[in-house]
Amino acid sequence: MIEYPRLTADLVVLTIRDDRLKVLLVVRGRQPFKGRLALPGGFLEHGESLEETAARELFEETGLDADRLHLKPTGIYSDPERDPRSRVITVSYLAIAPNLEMPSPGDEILSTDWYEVDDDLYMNLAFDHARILEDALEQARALLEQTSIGTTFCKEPFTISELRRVYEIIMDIQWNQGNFQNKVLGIEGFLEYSGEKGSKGPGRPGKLYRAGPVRKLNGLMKRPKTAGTLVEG
Amino acid sequence: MIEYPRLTADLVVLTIRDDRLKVLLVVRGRQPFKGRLALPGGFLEHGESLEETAARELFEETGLDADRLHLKPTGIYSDPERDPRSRVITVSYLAIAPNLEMPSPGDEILSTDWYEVDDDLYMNLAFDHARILEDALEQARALLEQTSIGTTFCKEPFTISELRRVYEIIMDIQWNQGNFQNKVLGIEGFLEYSGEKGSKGPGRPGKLYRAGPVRKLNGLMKRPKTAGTLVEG
DNA sequence: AAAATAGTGTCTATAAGACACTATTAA
DNA sequence: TTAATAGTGTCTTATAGACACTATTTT
Repeated sequence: MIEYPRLTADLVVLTIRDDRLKVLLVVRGRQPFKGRLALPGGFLEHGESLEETAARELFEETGLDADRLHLKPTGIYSDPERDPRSRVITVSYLAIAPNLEMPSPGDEILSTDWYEVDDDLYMNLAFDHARILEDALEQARALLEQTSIGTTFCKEPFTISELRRVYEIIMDIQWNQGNFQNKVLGIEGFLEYSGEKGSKGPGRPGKLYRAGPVRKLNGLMKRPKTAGTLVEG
Repeated sequence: MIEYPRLTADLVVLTIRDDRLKVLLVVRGRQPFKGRLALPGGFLEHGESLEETAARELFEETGLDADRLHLKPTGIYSDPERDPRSRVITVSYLAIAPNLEMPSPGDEILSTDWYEVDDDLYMNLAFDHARILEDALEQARALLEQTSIGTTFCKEPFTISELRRVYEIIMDIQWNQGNFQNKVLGIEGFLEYSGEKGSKGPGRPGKLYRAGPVRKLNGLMKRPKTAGTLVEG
């Protein structure tokens, strides 16, 4: 009798809330790892592609609609010992969202929320989800420099300062305001002016932009070599 | 009765032979797609990780030893219809090799060889292997600019001109000889001088180098913006 | 000697980054 | 009117790339 491995899809959904990079997690309501934090995800069902599995599980476990997100496969984890029950192979998907509503827990889930990514969090994740999260974050940081993925953290339309804040938080550095502005406006097709202005605080309101058609940034938006550390707050 | 998908690992093994980018393929000896070209690969067996599957299948089908290669997972293909027999999900691995010996076909394989990558080849591949190959090639080209993967195409020790030829063939452009030399020698930890010189043709023999410890090139080695087209031959 | 490739350096155009100054809003 | 942020431009420095010249080998 051959032991067929079962397949799951897990999601690393990132967003920025309260000026911090956060990841969507659930508290498991079932064994194994009952009561522990985990990435949302679950088993492949008949006739589904794995991306469909990911979208379905996201909705079932957290109530979030994957149609608004772009799912990008980031890794596969096939260590025979990674699940204590039986052989389970998982595929991880990365998704990035603007600051969304609070998720609501589905069946078999005790709670779900956005969690700040820090060392403490890594210690508390079920299965090998710390490893999966770490790999996905590394990819997200690489994509930030190479693609226009940064704009997907912002609710459209957004100001250049909101976009700059995204880069500052994820790269953990401080960008020069004027240079950042010149830089992104100099990349043709990166941003599209919406024709409006907007303000979410004191000071002169900035022009509001949408993401342009360009996806590959070809290494523009790399972190400045002489980057200062991010000033907290 | 739930239909469990079965899992395979497929390999995209690239090399440069006869001044051309080539990929390792097999001619299938079994249905489906008997007599057709395909990527080497096969089913996961009990207790294996998928990377172990890839290494084992590579050896069984082509006689090549994966210990000398670095396998990098590049994609997952889970379309329910991708295999005409039954549900099969495959994970693709990219490996890059210096010009190796000829492979020798294993059981269930009619023949195996290195094939030049061109449009004609894509038309003749079994399953969705054209898509898998295409994705892997795109990744390999990206890795060439961002990492030191280019050196793995060269048998150590190698001259800078041999390395330049790799970049020229894969990027399909011509590099200025002097500038390329200055550039790679200027990247600390990229190349290590072996202390020797070598010649494989007329002209002054070049110094022989090995790959240095640096893996991430952080966007150095990008194609020159003003690149001329590669002169054939 | 001629042909071929390796190695080195210089010059120029471009881009990255520091920084200052002006503009426009809220308080 | 002051504080805060947006927008623009200038200057400096670093880097990319063109190109030329020297060096070392085979034929």
